[in-house]
Amino acid sequence: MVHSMRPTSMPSPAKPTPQQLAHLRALLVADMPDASWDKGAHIFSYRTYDKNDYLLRAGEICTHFYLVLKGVLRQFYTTVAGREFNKSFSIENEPCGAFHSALTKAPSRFAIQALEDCQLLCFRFDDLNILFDSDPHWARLGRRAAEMQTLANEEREASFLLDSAPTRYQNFLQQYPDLEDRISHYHIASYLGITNVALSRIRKKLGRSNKR
Amino acid sequence: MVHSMRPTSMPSPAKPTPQQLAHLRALLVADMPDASWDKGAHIFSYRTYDKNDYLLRAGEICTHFYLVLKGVLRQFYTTVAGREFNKSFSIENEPCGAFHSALTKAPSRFAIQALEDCQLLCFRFDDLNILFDSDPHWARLGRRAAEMQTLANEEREASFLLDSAPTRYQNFLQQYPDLEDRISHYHIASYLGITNVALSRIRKKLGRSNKR
DNA sequence: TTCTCCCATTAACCCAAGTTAATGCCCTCC
DNA sequence: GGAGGGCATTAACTTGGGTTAATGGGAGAA
Repeated sequence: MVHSMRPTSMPSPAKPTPQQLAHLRALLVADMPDASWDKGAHIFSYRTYDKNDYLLRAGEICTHFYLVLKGVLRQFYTTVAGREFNKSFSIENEPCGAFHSALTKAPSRFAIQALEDCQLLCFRFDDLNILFDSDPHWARLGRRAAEMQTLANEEREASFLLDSAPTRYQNFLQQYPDLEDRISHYHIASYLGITNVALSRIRKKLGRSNKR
Repeated sequence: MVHSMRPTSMPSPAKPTPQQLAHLRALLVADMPDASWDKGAHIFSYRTYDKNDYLLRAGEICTHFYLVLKGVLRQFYTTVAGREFNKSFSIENEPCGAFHSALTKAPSRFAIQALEDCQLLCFRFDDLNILFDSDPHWARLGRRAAEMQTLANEEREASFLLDSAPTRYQNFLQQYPDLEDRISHYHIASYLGITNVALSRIRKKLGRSNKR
């Protein structure tokens, strides 16, 4: 859990390959004109992080956003008592960052950590904002991203209100079909808002035990 | 709970008074130039709703947004089993609407209902979008509103993950100091994700019973 | 006034999940 | 091969909240 106090950022900034950029573009928007795309493509860099590395610690202000090319990350809160609660995961082709912290320049309430060795596309949030202000195609992309974020937050909020722990677990399995085999189960339990013991009991009832 | 099948919208659209508009402007932005403000002021209308009226039913597409001048509203989900879960409340000077539904033109998963007789400022979401596209001051206001929405969602999500039911209740009391005396307690319980019985037990432990 | 409805409280019982702790598997590193 | 650490499982016990139902107070209507 501790893994020493490595600095939050540092390893391996590099120019992304053309393949990586093409992948990014296909992901983001099918319909962006070349002229608009070229305006923005230069702000992305390529980075790697080792398993257990921190991309952001709680209390820091988030300045960079990421797109996951390979690997898994978690965003998590830590209570005063030292318990950790996973807010969300980011897997391949998903964005990752402390949205609210970046927008308001306020300290982030949660940390971001790699759960596997990761390959990421990285960009400064300020650069992105400049892009948003300078080109309506990028502005539309930004708004769409914010909408997706809002939708995801509402889904999760509703899920806590409406669904039982076993249901939330099954929703998780649907949303991230292969993640259960890639990360420790206590991270999943923490995401569901229950203990690893409770998760184990639920898995037993659902006949999913001993799959490891 | 039923109160007959009154149409979702209808009563009392009217021009807002100058006082109402001045109030709105002071609330929204201190620093908007007159020219920008004048561009938008005409899209607001004034409406009233009676207690228990619906502003929006689950499954409908949200086309209007509101600002509460007087009264209380709730936004709530209904499960297949018929149980209701309050997603949020809107009191004086707070906005109200199904953000995601309006943005994506998708049916709303939750309904909106007046819990007291209400006075509202009302505007069509499309008109607002035109305003956002036509003036950077209004665009900034729109983005700020979206940020507030995201922040509120994250707060609530974190609260379900991190806090116990008694803590969530106390957070509620802090956030809405007088609401406990204005609405039925089972609405509060539903907002906290517990039953009215559990809320009553919590209130007893905290010494807040028999205050009614 | 009295009746009635609404709703908060309380009790009794049940179940799901938390807590603590023991067990044992698997993996990695000597 | 052996040792140790990390982690999922399981058990035993506790606790908090759900469920059902009874009670009673307050407010409005007849």
